[in-house]
Amino acid sequence: MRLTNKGKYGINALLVLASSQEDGPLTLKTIAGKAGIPEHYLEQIMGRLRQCGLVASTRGVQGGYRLARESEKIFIGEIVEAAEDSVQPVKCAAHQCERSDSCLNHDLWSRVTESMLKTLNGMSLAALCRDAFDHPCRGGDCSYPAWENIESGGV
Amino acid sequence: MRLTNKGKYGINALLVLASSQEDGPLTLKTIAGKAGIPEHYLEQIMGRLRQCGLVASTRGVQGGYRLARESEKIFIGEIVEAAEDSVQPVKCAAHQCERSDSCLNHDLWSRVTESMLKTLNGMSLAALCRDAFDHPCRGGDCSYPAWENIESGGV
DNA sequence: CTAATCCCGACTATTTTTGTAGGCAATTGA
DNA sequence: TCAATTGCCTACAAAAATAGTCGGGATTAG
Repeated sequence: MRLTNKGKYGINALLVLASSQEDGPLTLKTIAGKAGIPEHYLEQIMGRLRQCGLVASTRGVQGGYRLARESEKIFIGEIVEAAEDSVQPVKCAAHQCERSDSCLNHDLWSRVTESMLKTLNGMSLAALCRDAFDHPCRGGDCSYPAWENIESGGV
Repeated sequence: MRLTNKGKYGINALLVLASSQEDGPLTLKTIAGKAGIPEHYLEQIMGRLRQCGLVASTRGVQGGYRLARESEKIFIGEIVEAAEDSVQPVKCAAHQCERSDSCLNHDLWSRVTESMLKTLNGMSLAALCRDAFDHPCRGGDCSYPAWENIESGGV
């Protein structure tokens, strides 16, 4: 029941993007460098984020990634769901339950998933980004990147 | 962000216990058999549940496990927390955050943990047990045991 | 004393997560 | 058109976490 690096890296990468929206697309290398993420690993994660419509990319010279929407309209739950395979603690094979619509257990875990997502989607990338600039937290398991490497930019 | 077998097994084992409270303690073997859990693995899990005060055990001939409290007063979140190491998706090293009390990220994940626990602790073992008897769900990843092996008993 | 039973620690196997490598595809600009 | 840059994709390898096994010790009823 823990957030893996994929999720943390996803959030951190998007924080980097959110903090420099105006400078045109950022390359994988730049993002990885600023957030302290292994470049090729981040690549895989960016692929997921792209497929989920959170970032857009352009290839070739001067290409890179940018947010697909304003950071005000991207929510943390979306990022986590995109980067991790899912947020659901239990994947109940609903079709195998004869009456999953009235199964308390099924119901319980659905509610758990919902409540997690509701909390996570209650915060926008923009809000987290603003706070991150005030608060260069880098100890422990916090998912804030090493903000000293990130220049301040638009939010 | 998923519930592991430890958690599922913990719940299922306690469901078995809850369903036969009056028959005296049940042996590991019995519980494992009824819930379809490898005996020695369950032993480890029961150890955790015991240390967290959810079950009590007696050794020797005619020993076994029983619930430490009525099943009405045992909640699913407690079981999951005891069986898994924790429910927290992120273990932020709060002491390393210079101002973790006003760190949005820290805050966000605390709220996630809280909301999960609130949901999980909103259901008692007794309630789940009653439903489980009505609903022998056994497909997929549902954490209900194979109820056909469990004789009906008190709840 | 002996059999049943829980307790405990060490070990192994399996799965998941994390990370690496390398080649292909697209774009830009000379 | 060609070369450099950059994202895209698949396969592989390493590390960590989870799942499960084993064997011996401690406790208790009869």
